Amino acid sequence: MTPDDLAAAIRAVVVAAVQSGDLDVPVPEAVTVERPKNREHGDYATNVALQLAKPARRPPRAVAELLVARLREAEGIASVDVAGPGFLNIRLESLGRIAATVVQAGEGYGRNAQATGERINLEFVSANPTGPIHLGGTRWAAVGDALARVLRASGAQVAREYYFNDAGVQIDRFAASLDAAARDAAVPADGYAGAYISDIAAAVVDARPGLLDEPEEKRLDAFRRDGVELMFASIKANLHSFGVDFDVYFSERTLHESGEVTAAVDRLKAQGHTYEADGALWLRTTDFGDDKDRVLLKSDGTTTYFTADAAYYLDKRNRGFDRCVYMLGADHHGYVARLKALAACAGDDPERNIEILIGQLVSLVREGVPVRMSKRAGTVITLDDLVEAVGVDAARYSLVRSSIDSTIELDLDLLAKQTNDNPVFYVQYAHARIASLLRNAREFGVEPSDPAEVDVSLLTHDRESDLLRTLGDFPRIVASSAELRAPHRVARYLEELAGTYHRFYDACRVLPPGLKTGDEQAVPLTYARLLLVQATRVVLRNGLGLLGVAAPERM
RNA sequence: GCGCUCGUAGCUCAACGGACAGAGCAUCUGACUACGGAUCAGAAGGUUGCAGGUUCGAAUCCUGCCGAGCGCACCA
Repeated sequence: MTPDDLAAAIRAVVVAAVQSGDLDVPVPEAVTVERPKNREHGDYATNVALQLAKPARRPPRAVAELLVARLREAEGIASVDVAGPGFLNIRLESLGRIAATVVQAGEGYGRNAQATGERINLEFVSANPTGPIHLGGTRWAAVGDALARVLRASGAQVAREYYFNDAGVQIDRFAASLDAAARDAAVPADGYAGAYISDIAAAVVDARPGLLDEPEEKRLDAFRRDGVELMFASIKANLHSFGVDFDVYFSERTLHESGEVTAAVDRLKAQGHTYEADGALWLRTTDFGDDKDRVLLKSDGTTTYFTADAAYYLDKRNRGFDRCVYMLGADHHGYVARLKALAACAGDDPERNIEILIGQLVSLVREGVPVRMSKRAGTVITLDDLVEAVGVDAARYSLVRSSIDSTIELDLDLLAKQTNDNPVFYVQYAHARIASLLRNAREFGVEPSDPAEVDVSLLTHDRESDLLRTLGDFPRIVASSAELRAPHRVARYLEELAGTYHRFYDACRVLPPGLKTGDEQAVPLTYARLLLVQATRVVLRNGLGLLGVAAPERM
């Protein structure tokens, strides 16, 4: 019996109690089954009685007692006890079947129906093509990509989208900076500096001999066009080597060129959400919770970044997404209200159609002292810098294992020296150890057998039960991770699973010691444990896959 | 000044309103003629910033205060 089966069984018992008139409550849609931390509290526990107590207007323990007898009769359940304020602690007759279920499902184990049918546009990173991706953007790359994978595993259709601003003032500054670098002139005011600027400038000039003899306007034009292209190609390449590829790279410029920006303004105007003041056209976002209205058309008639945002949102919705998720850094939290207002102006439900995830920033520490990231001081850390220091796996993992609500402090010296303290290696080591064990088994002539024919009832050791229960948790971990937009839960789960496996491995010999010399033969327990080990490998691999981290055969 | 977010072990961080707040690192004590010791067993470490409130139950929800980060453009 798997946890899902158990939850269904418990719900059936509640339904029966309601139908027989013993319990006067609305039937709950779903029943939560949790795994108690304390093993004395059984294999699984449920708090339904506590939750039903209020609507039933009876003490929680009385409700619990009412359910116990029925539940004890359910198939596969060994015992049920009422504990504490009214928890039902449940022991199952055999957990072993979980191992077979996992191995049979293979790559599909962990898939669930939590977000079935949802069409989600997930926008993240979206850094402007005026420089390399910094630490902050790197965090969203790791988290956003993992979230996309987790949502897909939960049945959603997800488009990973990168919106880049290739029009406007900062692109002009970028072009001017390239031009200055190419002519060995000083960095212009509000310009960009750094080795990458000289590199790109040189590349543009190389491709266009004689460019520097052209008038300024022509030079800037070339730097604008070619420079952005080169910069963006470099960003894409960095992300790709980081294991992150977007389904859509959306250019702001195309919104202007296609007339969508104008159309969006007209639409908002026609809907009566706008007004004119001081020669500018304003959107009344305060009607929908924003703290001030926003300018759509400046008094000189040009648009703002926000105008493009309005058009962009409509474009996403026109492409058929029923939910637009934005991942923004905490320095952009001021956008939440105005973006929600945009959705409301479009006639959408700001609670359902648009979702804005605000993630805290990554800060740097060197020898315990905060380091202010500054271009001038040369302390800007890029995606590439981080990968170079610790590798893709450790970088992605350390960025994805924390809740986005937490600021992450990365100690550069620690990263450079003691990379082994990264929990990713603990998880990967468990996987490599399993791979090694399975290699040994094969070498000694023991092939894993058909899961359906293994006697899983032999898996009765405490460490085996712990491992089975943990394996059984995975689908619900993936589901809750998707529902809560919290991929770090997968990482934390994998750490727990790796620990549980290591403890199992320490306590339970899988291959008989004399197998190598031929003094001993594989017995039924050998095959049962091999199946358990295989199942663990499946979950470790699937879980690491959700995080975009490798599951190595050897380390 | 206003707003958003966050204060949890020495450090970095967990904990969909549930049982005794947990891991890793660091510290201390043990386990290697090894199915991979990048492991395991154990010890120590907490008034969950402070004070109230809500309820069967609060790190979690509400209010106030203290502290930190980040925002508050006809910039992007």
